[in-house]
Amino acid sequence: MPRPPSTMRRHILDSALRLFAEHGFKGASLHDIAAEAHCSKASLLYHFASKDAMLTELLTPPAESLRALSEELAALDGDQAVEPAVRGYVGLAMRFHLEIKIIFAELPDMLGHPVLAVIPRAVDQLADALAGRSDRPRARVMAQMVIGGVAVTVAADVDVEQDMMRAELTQGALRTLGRSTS
Amino acid sequence: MPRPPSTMRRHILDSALRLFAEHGFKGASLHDIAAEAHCSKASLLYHFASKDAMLTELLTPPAESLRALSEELAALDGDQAVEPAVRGYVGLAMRFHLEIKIIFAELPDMLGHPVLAVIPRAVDQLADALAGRSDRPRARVMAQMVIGGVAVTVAADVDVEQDMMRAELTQGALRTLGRSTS
DNA sequence: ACCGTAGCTGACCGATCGGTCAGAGGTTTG
DNA sequence: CAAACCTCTGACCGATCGGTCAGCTACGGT
Repeated sequence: MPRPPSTMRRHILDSALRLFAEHGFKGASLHDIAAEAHCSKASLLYHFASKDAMLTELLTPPAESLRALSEELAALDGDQAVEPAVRGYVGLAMRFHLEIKIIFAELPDMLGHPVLAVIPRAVDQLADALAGRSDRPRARVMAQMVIGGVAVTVAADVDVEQDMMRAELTQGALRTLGRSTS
Repeated sequence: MPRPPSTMRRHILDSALRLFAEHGFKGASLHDIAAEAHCSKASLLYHFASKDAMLTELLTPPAESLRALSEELAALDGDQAVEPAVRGYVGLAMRFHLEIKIIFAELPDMLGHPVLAVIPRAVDQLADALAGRSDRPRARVMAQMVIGGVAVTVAADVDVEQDMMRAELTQGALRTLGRSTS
């Protein structure tokens, strides 16, 4: 019973995202994804060149968004960058929370993945903006703490409304960085 | 050339910890661990009943410490619990940063592991203490953010001295929670 | 000198992994 | 109608996984 042509591919990708987020990239096998998508394992590899190609397609949008954000932030200096950095990062994290879950589930290996090659540099720039262009250890630890705290909180399934979550994450991050939250 | 009796077991465990922290539990094979420990794969399974038994032995101390901390915190109420919770959690995180790296590398599956069965309840109590016994969404988000931020920062290899790191993590966490850092 | 046992190993096992391939079935095109 | 094509599948493949097992070596007790 073949489905209409274009839907299956998207359907497979959705199933893969759900399973990757729940069990990690290694933890979700092609067999599992095929079962979730109600198709054969061979069908997965008809629509995608490899398991890795699925991951690449899933992680490209968040990686590109992060790269774009870090580029915008690079144009601002010092104090002006902090709040946009916080708001931008919180927004990204919430939009791509499932993709973040994948990355956290496989962090060590994942950072070697080509599609995430932009991350170290982008995160460095983000941390630089969060630290208000300061290179003191304190600022760097704080930036790391904000990046980690936001990512983990968003990846966890905390039962809080989205707007509330966004507001609290933003204010919490600014407080962590020592900025008053007017 | 057999080594003196008791050293090999500890040597294997050290190798396993290093590789698990670097590549995750699934990502590090018995073959890899054997190579790192300069012994045969069969030798690993002479000293340990299974790969899982190695993980259990590695994660038991941090799991037990977390349980003990949450028990101490349960005896304190409201405001009195916040600072001990912060200091206790930061201390644990720094002491067991490699073990935390393992858990982060495999978070989804890991939480189903028997030896980590204590974590959900202990983390709930820790979050409760961090939130000053408040059940408002804001306090819960902040607690999650602190727990995540500290864990990620410690698991990352930030090039900062240990005492500096501890002080900054503690003050940062208190700021995130909205406490003044005198 | 003999034996029992602890430490360790190479060879091997079944299971599962990601991936390949020839071809079935349906739709579109000439 | 037939040829070309897209979608999808069952059967199969080599590699790698965690784990087993018979047996080798060295040493301590008697």
